[in-house]
This record gives sequence, structure tokens and C-alpha cells, in this order.
Amino acid sequence: MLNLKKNTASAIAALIAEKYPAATLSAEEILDMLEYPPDKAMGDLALPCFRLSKSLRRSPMEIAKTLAEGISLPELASVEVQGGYLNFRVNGVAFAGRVVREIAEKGETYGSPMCGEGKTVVLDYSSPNVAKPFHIGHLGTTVIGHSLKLLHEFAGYKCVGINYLGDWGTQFGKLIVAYKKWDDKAAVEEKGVDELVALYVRINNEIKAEEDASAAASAEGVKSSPLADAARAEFKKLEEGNEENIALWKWFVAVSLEEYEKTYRQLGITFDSYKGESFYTDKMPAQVQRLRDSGLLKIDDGASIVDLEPYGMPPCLILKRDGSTLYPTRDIAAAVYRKGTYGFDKAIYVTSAAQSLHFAQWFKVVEMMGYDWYDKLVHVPYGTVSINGAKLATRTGNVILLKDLFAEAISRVYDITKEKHPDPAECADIAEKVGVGAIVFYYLSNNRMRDINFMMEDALSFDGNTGPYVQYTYARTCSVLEKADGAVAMTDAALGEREMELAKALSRFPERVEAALAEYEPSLITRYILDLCAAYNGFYHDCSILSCEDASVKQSRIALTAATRRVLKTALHLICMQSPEKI
RNA sequence: GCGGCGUUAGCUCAGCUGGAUAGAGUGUUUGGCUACGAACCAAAAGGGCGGGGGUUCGAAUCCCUUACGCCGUGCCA
Repeated sequence: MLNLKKNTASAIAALIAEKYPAATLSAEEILDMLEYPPDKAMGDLALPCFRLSKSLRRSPMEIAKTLAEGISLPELASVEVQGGYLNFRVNGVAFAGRVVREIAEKGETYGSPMCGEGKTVVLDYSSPNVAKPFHIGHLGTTVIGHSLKLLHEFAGYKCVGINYLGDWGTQFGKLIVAYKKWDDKAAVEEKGVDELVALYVRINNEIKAEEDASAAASAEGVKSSPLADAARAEFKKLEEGNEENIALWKWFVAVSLEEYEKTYRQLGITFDSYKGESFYTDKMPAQVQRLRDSGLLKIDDGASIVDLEPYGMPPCLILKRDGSTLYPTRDIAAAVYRKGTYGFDKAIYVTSAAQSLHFAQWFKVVEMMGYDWYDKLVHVPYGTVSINGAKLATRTGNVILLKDLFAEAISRVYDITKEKHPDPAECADIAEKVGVGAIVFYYLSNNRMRDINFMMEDALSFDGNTGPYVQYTYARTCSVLEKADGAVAMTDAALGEREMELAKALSRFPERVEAALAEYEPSLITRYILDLCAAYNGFYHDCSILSCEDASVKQSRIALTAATRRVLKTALHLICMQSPEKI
């Protein structure tokens, strides 16, 4: 459709130049004005002439009429004037033939904008906090981030996926205290991260109890907690390189990661780097020094800040009153390191929209520090998740662990699948791909900025606009093609409305990929997949394919099916979904 | 207080840089498997886009204002 738009636009631009020599309208401007009519009865492409009437000094109707008489393009079957609109109808057979041929020729690269050749992009996403539950709050950054990585790879970028693990901080002091006090190696080895989470929750509760008790006992209401003091001491030892604590810390990280990996494996996600927060501790002083040398650092109320008043933002905190570093400090150090290591052309950070100010602040600080790549930093925010309208909260138990969510989805799919496929191993394989796919599809259906109210019933539903529906459609194309044989090229047989709708849907893939990349919006691909599936299923329902008696028509229909399968597979991949041939 | 984001059918959401009677899914009612997979297709009912102004030939889309909700706003990350 994009090529068609471009050709039509340049033809119209040429025509305008001829008919209205005084006007200067480029083909690009015309391209911008071209749109798809709301109703296919009107045509396949339309040019509203209202805006033209100003520069051409003629009524829209008159312009439309003049243009309609002058235009002729092999791709266009007819041109019609309706109101102030110029409506084009494409030459169906030629158009569909070209689309299907292009898909067959380009194969898995069909739809790629190829704009990333020779460029590198690093993507920072998922980034769970070690020894804390990996729950649906992490689903957004994980699947949006990975989808963006796949989209960039598709466009030819060299991508570096970074899992910036939250593997440092005072929580490790608490964990070490709790472990030494209450736990043993066997329990952690057996229960993994769940045991660590339990320890963490327990010590936090006890610290709170101690604080409350001390506040009640003291006349001034001063809070104190021996456990909290012990935790601080253990973390200090960890920072100073105490061997026992280092070993424990490494172990906790490994245990947590092992479990996260299971979930990543189900999602088909791999990272190129797991350098977490701990990695950057020794890289911060140099940046702090640079800030100080350039006179950007100001002491305010004891803390070291960068004033962002001129930019309408609150100050960016670099060092606490006690001299220790903060979140922005580490992010700046990490960005500098990554620029040096990967030489990125773009660095994408996928985090909750709640962190928007934080990113705007340290991006600005990077600019003020004189790093000329400050404009390569991109924050991709997304809305927050709630469950049945309630905020996520580990304390009240209002969380859904990703592993539990996936297990539930897989089990539900398994129950349906086993009726269709006798082989248990095959069923298990399908159930995992469809179950996990259902969750991913559900999550990536909405604009990323919209807050999601996670509803189990919807996420695990199999009918309508769901993951199982699109995978079902894919399996359907596979099933047809498995039974078909012979050539799969379009013939010159006439095409019905269903076939044309399908061809048009296929042709729109490249422009949707471009938009998804430009807006960092995977849901555009999800929406596209639904459009394509609707077009294919309608076609499938109305047009017999394998049993079609006209050999020429049959061949075209098989070719359309093959093209659909190809595009669906590519599109599903871009939103982190598998495409099993049977479900 | 200031700033960001959101507000579209009963519910969950699309609606591109303003353009032709506002679209899906779900739910409700109903029709279609002796058909290439019914995890499918199709029909009906259902909103005038939170409220109010404005710009425009034309506004769910742009501007102003107002209400409600979420988030952020200095030593957590």
C-alpha cells in the first residue's frame, strides 16, 4: 500500500504542477494528504481536496474533478469524485499480485524498513531487583523492551539487550542478616528465590516491629532497630569486600537469576548483558568528579545537586548528605560506560512512566556535562499495572508472580489442547507457547502509556481478539498449506472482495512496522496482527481454497495463504510470540 | 501548589500529523459445522467521544478552561 501511495502521490503532484503551474506542492506533501477511506465502498485510497483549495484557489470539487480527468496510473482501476474527495480504486489483480510476489521474494525480511544498517542500539529493560518477587509489574518492561529489541533487529540494527539487575543496595545487608539468623543453605537451594523473598519480608516485618516498639518506649518517639543496624553493618562489610558476604551476595544473585531465567526462557528472551547496579559502583566517582570539575555540582542542604531550575525541573540529586551515591549517579555512570563499550547510536530505557521525571533529569545532566550523545538517550515509559483495580502490593499479597501466571495459562491451554492432540509431549509444547503467548498478547494489546487493570479472565481468555485466536489463525494457514501442493504464485484470476481485503491487509505491514519503530509502540504490531487475522479468517470462511474448482483461482488463494502465513510469523515474532504450526 | 499521563459503547480497548454516517473484542439476542481446523464466520441491539468555551469549510483528534482518576515533585530505586 505504501508503494501505491507513493506512486499515486507523485502522479498527482506532477498533475498539479501541470494543471496549476502557480502552485508548488511536492509529492511528499501529497503523500501526507492521502488516506484510506473509512468505507471500502468508497474506494481504496482517497485524496481530500479541501486543503488544496486554498493554495490552488479553486473549489475542492473543481480540483477533484480536474485531477480525476487527468490522472492515469496502471495500478489504478478507477478514479471517482465524491464531494471534495478524490477516490481511487486499485487494480485488484495487479495490486494483489505485486504484494504477494514481494512477500514471496523478500521472505522473512518483508516489512523491514532496513533503516538500522550499521547502527547499534542498546536497550535497558526488565531489570528486576534480585531477591524480590518477579511479578506482573515487571511484565511491561520485559515484553515491551524485548519487542522493541526485536523490532530494531528487524530493521537491521545491531542490538544489545541489557538486564540492568537491581543487584546492589542495603537490601542485601538485610538479607544477609536474615539468612545468618534464621535460615540454612538447604532451604534456599530447595525453594530458590521464594525463600529469599520470604526472608526479606520477615526481616522487614521484624525491623518495623522493633522500630514501633522503640518509638513507643521512648519519650521522644525515636525509632531504632538493632536488626536494621546489623543490616547496615553487613552491607558495609559487603561493600568493603568481606569474603563471606561477597560469597553470600553472589549466591543470592545466582539463585534469583536462575529462576528469572526460567521465565525468560518461556518468553524466548535472552539478554546480551546482565551487568547490574553493582557493576557500576566503581564507575561513579569519575562522573562525580567531572560534574564537580565543570562546576555543575552545588551543595544544597548538605547534598550535592545539579540545579535544573533553568529547565523547569527540580534539582537532580547526585550525592546524599553522607556522600553516598543515588540512582541518577549510577544511571549516568552506566550510560557513559555503555557509550564507551558499545558506541550506541541510540540507548533505550524501558521503565514505568512514574520514572519519567528521573530520566528527563539525568538526560539533561548528561547534556550539561558536555557529552554530545545526550540526544541519543530515549526513555520509553509505560503505564502501571493494577490487579482488579487494586494497586500491586507485596505486603497485602496483591501480586501475581509471573511464574504462577504462566503456569496457570499453560494449564488452561493444556486442558483444551489435549482434546485435539493425543501426544502429551506435543500438548505440553503447544500449551506453553499458546499459554505464554496469550499473556504476552493481552499485555501488548494496549497503548503502552495506558494503565493496565490486569484481569485474569481477559488475559486467559481464548476467544475474540486474543493470543490463541491469532495463533489459531496461523495454524490454520499452516494446515491449508500442508495439504496444498504445487506453485504458490498469484495468477491473473479475478479477485473477490475478501481476497482484496486480505491483499490490502498484507500490504500494510511495512508501514505499521515503521510506525511501531517510530513510536516505540509494540501494540501497533499487535493491532496489525488482529487486522490481518480478521482479513484472513473472513477470506477463509467465504472462499474455498483447496476445494476450489477453478485451478487459477485456487492457485491465487493458496498464494494468498502462503503470504499470510509468512507475514503472520514475522509479526508474531516481533511481539515475542511463538508461531506453532499446530495448536 | 506545580508538572506529567489518562477520561471514547454495560466491560476491556482502537481511532494515524483534524476529513466522508465514531470502530473492535467481550457481554446480551440470533444464524452458520455430513465444510480446507467452529480457539472460526455472520447479523441485531448498544456510544456521539467527562463538562464548557474556542480555532476551522470540517474537531474524539488542535487551543483554553473545568471536573475526576493515576503518577511524580531532594537525600528509595
